[in-house]
Amino acid sequence: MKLATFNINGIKARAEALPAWLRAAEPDVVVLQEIKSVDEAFPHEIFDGLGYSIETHGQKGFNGVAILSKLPLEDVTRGLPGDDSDEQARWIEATVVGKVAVRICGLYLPNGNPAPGPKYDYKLAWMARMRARAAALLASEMPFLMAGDYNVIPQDEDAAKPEAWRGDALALPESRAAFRRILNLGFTDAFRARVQGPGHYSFWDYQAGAWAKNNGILIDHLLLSPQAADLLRDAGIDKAVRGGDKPSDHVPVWIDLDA
DNA sequence: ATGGTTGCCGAGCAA
Repeated sequence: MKLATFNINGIKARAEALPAWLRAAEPDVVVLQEIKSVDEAFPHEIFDGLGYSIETHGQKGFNGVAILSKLPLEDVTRGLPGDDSDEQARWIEATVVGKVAVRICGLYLPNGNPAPGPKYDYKLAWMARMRARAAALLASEMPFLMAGDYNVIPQDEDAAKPEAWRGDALALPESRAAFRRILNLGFTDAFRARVQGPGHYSFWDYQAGAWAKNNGILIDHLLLSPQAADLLRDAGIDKAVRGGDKPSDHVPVWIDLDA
């Protein structure tokens, strides 16, 4: 089972680039972030003939997540548990039934800038809620994974210019610690289990020629439960997508699971 | 470099 995460930065703006990538990469399951659309306006027709069933959790204007799957999706849930007053669409879950059943969590973690401030407080509170949800799923012992835009640069080598991110919500020590607290429950960072060292990025800003200068950061991650990590065969980043026509500022990060 | 660019939607926010 090939599974990918892709922050597309607007589903309508990616009506050509996203299907083109799906045809080339042929993932079985994709979690999307920043669809920036309400569910009723999601353009299902751009996926016609590609064989995906689609589950969305959108909102007007920004945020929004979705799951595409060539395999049956079961038990879809929307929203991150732990705060009924949270109206931001950043979390979706579904069970994908292949050789084995795998629970998929697609997430768009809050950016948190400017820090300090209320947006940073929301980010850290959201990460605490995510840790609680992760712990609850671990207790089930079902293979599962949490994939998406974490808006966290886990370590300095995950940025081309770490000094430029020193005071940013994506790299602050509290953000990194919160990410590690989740990881340390027993997850495997799938990409880093397969590929080590600097120079591997999933995001290049539209501004200041970041892509041309390869001034990127690695913020899109797939965390695998112990039972899912046992199934990991390969992982990679589709970097070339960033150089295509009308690209997102993120590229897909993918894994191959024996599932 | 307190700039720069893109996407939402049709002004200004979010990233």
